[in-house]
Amino acid sequence: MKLLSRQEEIVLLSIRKLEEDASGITIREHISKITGKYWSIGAIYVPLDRLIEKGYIEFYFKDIYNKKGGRKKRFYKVTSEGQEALEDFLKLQKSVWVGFPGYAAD
Amino acid sequence: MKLLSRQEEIVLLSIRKLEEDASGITIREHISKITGKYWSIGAIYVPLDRLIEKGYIEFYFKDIYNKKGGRKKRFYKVTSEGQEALEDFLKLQKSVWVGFPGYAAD
DNA sequence: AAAGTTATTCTATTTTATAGAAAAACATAG
DNA sequence: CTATGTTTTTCTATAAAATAGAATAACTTT
Repeated sequence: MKLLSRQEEIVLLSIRKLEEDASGITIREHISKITGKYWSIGAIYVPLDRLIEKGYIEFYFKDIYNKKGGRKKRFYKVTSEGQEALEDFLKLQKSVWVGFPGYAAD
Repeated sequence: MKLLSRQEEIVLLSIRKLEEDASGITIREHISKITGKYWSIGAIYVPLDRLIEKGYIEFYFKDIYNKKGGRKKRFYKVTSEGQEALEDFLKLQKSVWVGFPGYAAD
């Protein structure tokens, strides 16, 4: 069974949750929000690059740019390989966490 | 919120699950079993040492030794700090995984 | 005391995480 | 159309964690 690193897990799931709005910036904001801590730029983009290399995510551009100028924003989405990796990983998670009070997954 | 590394998470939960039988050897066997892959000796003992340093686990010896000779076996248990770390971590896990099909935790 | 057995410690290497400066890419003012 | 400001990403460096297995320690039995 292939296991995801911590950041791969968090970033993958954040992209999934953000849906059409998953860009480097929003991913970073989202992760900061749910973890309640500061995340550097590199702490987001380095795992993003690795996830692309692994084929778990890909990016695309939108026609509607931001109005104030600035570099074109990348939007990320989870590939079918990435989705499969998450599903596989969830199985492992369940076998690791089963029996822990408050963890309810069947 | 403090987050656990992948190995810290897996090792902590393995110790918890193995209860009175959690030694370096059995932890390694257990992790191999649930992950279905090979784990080196170092892949177990290095995180174990780190968890001790962090105060998340501690070890003790048993009066009944193994009969065939060999070094005294350490038995590990999760401390209250370790338990708390797991509980905190579960909260994060939930906020990260909520909405993913098959992940049911409330 | 020597030999055999079992478990842990230690050291080295690879991979992942983290940080933020630098660079790129775009819009608009002059 | 060049300069300037803005936004986002790339790049590079360092720290931390993961992984591997040889070496060592600690114990039993011959």
